[in-house]
Amino acid sequence: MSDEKPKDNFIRDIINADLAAGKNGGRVHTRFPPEPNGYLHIGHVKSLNINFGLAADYQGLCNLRFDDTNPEKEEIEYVGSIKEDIRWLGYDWQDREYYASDYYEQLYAFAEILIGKGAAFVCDLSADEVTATRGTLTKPGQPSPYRNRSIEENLDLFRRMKAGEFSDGSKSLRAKIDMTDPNLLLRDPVMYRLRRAHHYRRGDTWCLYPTYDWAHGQCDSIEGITHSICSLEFEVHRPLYDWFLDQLGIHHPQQIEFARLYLSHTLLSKRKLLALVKEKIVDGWDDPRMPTVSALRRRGYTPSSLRRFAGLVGVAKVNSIVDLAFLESCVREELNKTAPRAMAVLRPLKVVLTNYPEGRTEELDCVNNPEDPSAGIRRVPFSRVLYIERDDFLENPPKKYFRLSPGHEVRLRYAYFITCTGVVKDPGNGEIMEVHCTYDPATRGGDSPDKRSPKSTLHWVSAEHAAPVEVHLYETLFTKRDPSELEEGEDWKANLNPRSLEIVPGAMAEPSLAAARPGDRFQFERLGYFCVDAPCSRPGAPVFNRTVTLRDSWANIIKSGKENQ
RNA sequence: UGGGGUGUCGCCAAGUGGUAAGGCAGCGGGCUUUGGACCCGCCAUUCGGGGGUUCGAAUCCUCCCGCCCCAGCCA
Repeated sequence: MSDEKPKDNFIRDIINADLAAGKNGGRVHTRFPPEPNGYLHIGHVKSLNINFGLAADYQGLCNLRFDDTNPEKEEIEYVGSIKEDIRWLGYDWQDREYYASDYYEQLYAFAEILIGKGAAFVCDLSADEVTATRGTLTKPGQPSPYRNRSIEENLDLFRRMKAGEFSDGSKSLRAKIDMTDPNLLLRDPVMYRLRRAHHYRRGDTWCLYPTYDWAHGQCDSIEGITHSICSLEFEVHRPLYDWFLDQLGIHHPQQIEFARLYLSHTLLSKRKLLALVKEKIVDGWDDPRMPTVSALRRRGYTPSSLRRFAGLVGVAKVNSIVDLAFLESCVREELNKTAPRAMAVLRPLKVVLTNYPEGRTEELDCVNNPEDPSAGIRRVPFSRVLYIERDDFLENPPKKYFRLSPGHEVRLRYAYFITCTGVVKDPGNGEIMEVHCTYDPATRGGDSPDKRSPKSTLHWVSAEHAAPVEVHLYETLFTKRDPSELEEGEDWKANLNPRSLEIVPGAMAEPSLAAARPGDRFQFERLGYFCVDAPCSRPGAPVFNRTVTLRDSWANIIKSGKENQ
């Protein structure tokens, strides 16, 4: 499945203008800069798609750079998962895998240059004191009493900071900009903090670490990035990044900010997703209910459907929440064309064909994919006792119900027409135990010589041949479209959906499904798309995750209360 | 509140002074051995609101309103 041709957007407009003006010698070089402090999620796919997409469309390059400036939150596990997810999505950074932590020496040298220019100083204020003197949105800040130390003293102190002479938090390096600037980020921001923390890549060689604000722009510059694309919240940081670059007089990438993606009925905050994992509210970063790439993969989403989604949602500067339905329509569209069909009954109801010979079995031809003739045909066993979906039988149906009910005829897909002649109930609770039907031998394969055609076709499975399988059904993780919409006093977990996972234990599938392998995708006819779960399945005992349901117009009729009109 | 952004259909989103694309959702119909898929049709006289400029404005000016971001030694 090829991706759509790119739509124009405001970022492309800027790049086109830059190219027309001959900037950067006609080069386009972007980068994807994750912090290895969590797994990638669907929001990152949008960023990936923009950065790698731009590079591809303009014959440019896109680097992968881990922005690892905070040793306390970063782990090697996350580096691995991020690389795996990017590769799986189909983006290629070739050999350009970089780490901010590899630039620590260079950044340190840059800092000394700033100190040498009198543009940075060592400050002895504590973190709390810095906060207290920063001022507020409306009131200017107070200059640090250490602001006017000599260049020599600053240099000496800074080198001793690096050498480990001072305790954590006792000193910081700050840019000397303007404590009265209405943009708080320009009020002498901290560039380095003392922190004796083990870094997952640099070990214990450093005790002072650059802040993201100090590191990011220079890292982009070092890599020769032309267009540094980031999300909206960094818009107010841009003047700071520009200031650093101008002070240093080095290559100046252009930062462009876009609105990050939000998806309805879920959360895309790494902090909160981590909390769901840590508190075991979900089974891990790849729990199929999560919005992470690894979860979506496990759930059955394809790389191309995610890329297509990312391309289709567009790029703008307005914060917005995209409907989950849109993501779902992207997978459905692809899986409809590619997923082999199969029959599985989630909640079996026994059907006995009273006029079908006992002990007889026939193999019926079933089309593997009506959208793809090359997918061919398979044979599925049929016999006297079958299972159909409990939902497909109603003793007293509403007017618009076309499925099986007493006296009515339906078609069993690729099999026969059957007519319901009676039901057997549990004498105790009145529950329907089995349905009795007669079949019409003249309709073998599902066609009738007299051209009559039932209004409904049901999927089925031969009881004797059925493979018991486990099926996992998912609903949204949160009940509200915007889970952050909270009532007074509620915390962010208030809108968690208690029914987000339903394990269906007694499902019965056509025999071939017992051999399904992890990652295999199917359309269970009339139900939806399912993918064999990798962690939960065992050979011969597949567990099927429902990726997404089929569109269901009957459900709409029920929802709108029109089933009797 | 000071500063920085931003408001076009239920949800995304084109549009850059010439008379409101497209997708998703929804609704009607056709077709159908998946109430699926597919096909056809409908779905903003109006662009946050008020003034103004203009032959002509979502696009320009102006005032007002809403929403988002910034007071981490997080990113």
